[in-house]
Amino acid sequence: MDNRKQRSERRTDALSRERIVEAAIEILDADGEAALTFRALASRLSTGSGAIYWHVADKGELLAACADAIVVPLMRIEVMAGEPREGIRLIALGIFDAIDRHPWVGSQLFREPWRFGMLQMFESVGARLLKLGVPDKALFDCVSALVSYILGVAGQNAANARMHPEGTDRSSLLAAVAARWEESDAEDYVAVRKMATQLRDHDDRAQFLAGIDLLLNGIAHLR
Amino acid sequence: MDNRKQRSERRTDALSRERIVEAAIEILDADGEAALTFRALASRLSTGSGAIYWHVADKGELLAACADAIVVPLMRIEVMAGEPREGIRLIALGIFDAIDRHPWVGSQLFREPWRFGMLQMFESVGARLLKLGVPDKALFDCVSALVSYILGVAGQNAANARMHPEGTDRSSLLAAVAARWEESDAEDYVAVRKMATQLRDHDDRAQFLAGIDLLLNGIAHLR
DNA sequence: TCACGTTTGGAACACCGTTCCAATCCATCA
DNA sequence: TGATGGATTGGAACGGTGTTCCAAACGTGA
Repeated sequence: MDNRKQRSERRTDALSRERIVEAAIEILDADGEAALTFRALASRLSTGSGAIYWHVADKGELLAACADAIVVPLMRIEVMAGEPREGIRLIALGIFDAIDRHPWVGSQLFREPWRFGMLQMFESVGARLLKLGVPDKALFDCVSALVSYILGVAGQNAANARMHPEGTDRSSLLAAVAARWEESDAEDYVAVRKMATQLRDHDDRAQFLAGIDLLLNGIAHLR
Repeated sequence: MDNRKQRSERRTDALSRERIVEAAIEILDADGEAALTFRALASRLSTGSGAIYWHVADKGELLAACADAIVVPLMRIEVMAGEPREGIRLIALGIFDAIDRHPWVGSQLFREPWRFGMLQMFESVGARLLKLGVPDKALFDCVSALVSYILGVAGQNAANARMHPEGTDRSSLLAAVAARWEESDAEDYVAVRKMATQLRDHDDRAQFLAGIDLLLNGIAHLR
C-alpha cells in the first residue's frame, strides 16, 4: 500500500545513478577528463568499482550521462518567444558557455552527437529559421551548418582547454603566437600577418558569435 | 669522405620514424583508431616496443605524425590561381575528402589543431578572402569561422565513421533516423518533421559544401 | 682489433576498464 | 517471527594498455 512512498524515498547515502554522475562531474570539472577513472570514482564514493557497474553499463555510458546532465537542460529554451535570430544566438551561446565551464563536455558532445538533445537542438534552430522565412528545401542544410559550426567551435575550445589546463596566462600566450605570426615570411604569409594583431586581442566568445552571425547573414541572403 | 653518401642511404630494413609512421597509418586505415597499439605496431614491424620508443616520443606524437603525413601535403595548393571562392571550396573539399578516406585524421586534427599546417590553412583561406575584398578588420573572424566549420564537420564525420564502422548500409540507416524524425510529435517538432525527408537522401559532401557557401555568402554581404 | 655510441627487442611496471563473486542488506511471505 | 531470495555492495582478479628499463647486438671510427 505504501509501496509508492517507499519506492520514491531512497536512502540518502545509497548509491544511485545520479550520485555517481554527480561525483563523476565533480572529478571531470576539477581534474579533467583523464582523471575520471573507475578507481578514482569508487574511492570518492567510498565503494568498489563493481558497485558502480551495477548502476552504469560502462565508461561510455557514464560520460554520456555526465554530458547529458549538463547539456539537456540547455535545450529547454523559451519555446518561441523573441526575435528568431536572437533566439539562435542564445542557444549557441548557451552551449558555448557550458563548454567553457565544462570543457570535457565538448569532446563528449563531439564523440557521440546523437545521444544528446540533438533533436531538440535541430528543432529549436529549425523552427526559428522557418520563422525567418527560410524555405523548406534549404532548411536542413542551414540548420546542419549552424549545428556543425557550434559543435566545431565547442570541440576546439575543449581541445584548447585540454592543452592549456587553466592557470595559463591567456593574453601572453596569444601575444606569443601573434608575434610568431608577425615574424612569418612577408611574401608568403600576407594574410596571416594581417590577422596577427586581431589574433592578439580577440575574444573567443565574440568571435564565436561573429561566426554565427556570418552564417545567419548568409542564410538571410539565400536566393 | 663518403660520409655523406652513407648518411643519406639508409639500410632499407632499418627502423626509422617514417617507416613507423607508415606502418601506423596502415593499421589506422585498416582497423581503426583503437587498433593502433604499440604492441600491434611492434608486431607488424617485427620488433619490440622499446625500439619504437627510440624513434617516437609517445603515442600522442605518433598520432600527430600520422595526421601530419596525411594533412600537410593537402595544404600545398596552387598558390593563388583561379577564382578565390572556388579556391576556398577546393581547400575545404580536400580536407573533407581526406578525412573521409582516413576518419582517424578527423579526431586527431581536432584534438591538436595547432600541430598541423594550420598556419598554411589560415593563409590560404585568408589570402583568398582578401582577394574577395574582405576588409582587414573582419578578416580574422571570417577565416576562423570557415576553419572552425571545416574542422567541425571533419570531427563529426570521424565520429560518424567510428560509430558505423564501414559495412553499414548508409541509406537504410538514414531512412531509419528519418522515419523516427517523421514520427516525432507533430506539434512540438514542426521543423524536425520538415527536415526528415531531406535527411533521408542528403549527401554529406554536398551538405558540407552548402555550409561553406552559406559562410561565403554571409561574408560577401558583410557591411 | 678494439672501444664506444647507436639501435634493438622484450621483460617488467603501473594503471586502466571490466568481470566475477562472496558477503550483505532488506522487503516479502509462511 | 524467522526464513527466503532478490537487490546491492566492495574488492580481488583478468587481460590489455602506454611506458620504462636494460642487457644484448650492431656498426663505425681510432
